[in-house]
Amino acid sequence: MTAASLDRTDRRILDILQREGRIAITELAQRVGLSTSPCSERVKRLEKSGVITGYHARVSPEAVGKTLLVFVEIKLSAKSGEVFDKVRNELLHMPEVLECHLVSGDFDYLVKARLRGMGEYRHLLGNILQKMPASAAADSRSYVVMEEIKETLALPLDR
Amino acid sequence: MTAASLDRTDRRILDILQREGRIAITELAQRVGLSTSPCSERVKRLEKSGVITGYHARVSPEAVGKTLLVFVEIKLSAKSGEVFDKVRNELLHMPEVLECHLVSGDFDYLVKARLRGMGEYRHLLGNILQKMPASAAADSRSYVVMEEIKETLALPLDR
DNA sequence: TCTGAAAGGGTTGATGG
DNA sequence: CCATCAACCCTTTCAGA
Repeated sequence: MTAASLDRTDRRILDILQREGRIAITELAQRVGLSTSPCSERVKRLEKSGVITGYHARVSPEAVGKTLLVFVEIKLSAKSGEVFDKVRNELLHMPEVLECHLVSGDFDYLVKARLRGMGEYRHLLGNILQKMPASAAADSRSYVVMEEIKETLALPLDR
Repeated sequence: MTAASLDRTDRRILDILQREGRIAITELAQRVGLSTSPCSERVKRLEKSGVITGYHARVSPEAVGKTLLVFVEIKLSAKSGEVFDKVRNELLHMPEVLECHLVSGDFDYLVKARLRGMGEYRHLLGNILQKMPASAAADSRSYVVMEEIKETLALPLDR
């Protein structure tokens, strides 16, 4: 699960699949200089060993009306494990929340959400702040994205 | 490009492809209650109209040694268009930088990077801060992710 | 671990409802 | 806008090296 010794060919396969997730195995095989059988087996091995965790179509946020991208920093005042778990579970089940990370530093959670507009934003903040234990009244700070310079999942693979 | 009037079936297709990007069209067709031809045509239409912007394998960061996830807030002191463009271009071409957004608020750029460890982190910060115009000496603040609660690209599609 | 060939299944496009 | 069907292509498996 954590370092299955990837050779040069594996890394080339991953590099291509990260950018062209629906490429045919035959074409992938040609590009990496293999015939289809071993290429197919390598892909299957990468999937089963957890190196490849899934394949995903990427949908244009604008095309489905999610024109607002915001990051929200959340700071909890009561820092019991119970409070953290409750907040974590709330965020985990909000579909507009695309990312949520527990960070070290000045605050606790960093949340990334794509929203339809300010109405959804108010709703999100309300949900986050109100569904928490009363004793854990949280502080939050939001950053609205004005321009997306880059957004990818593709990890560099040092050929 | 910006709202091609997606019907219920289109949204179901998108919902599935966001989570299973390599599903066979025949199976996708069954799940949404179509035969394969119209399903295939819908997918192709969604691709060509820019609703689906690509397909991507997701690679486990741990499996390729990228165990450190950091967010960096960057604040520029000189805010000319030239400075913004230069910084944007630097960040755009750093492969460890997975996301970069221009935000409104207390700082200017929010950067997300996956790194091999503290060595790469120092290298990244050095690159960011030193490759900028001398007049634009930037301020930065970093947040190390201790736990990833959630990370997805899948947009909710309000069936 | 690879190649090559063969069988099974998926994809695509023409035709018709 | 949808189903059917046939031709083609892809995938997978297996024998052999």
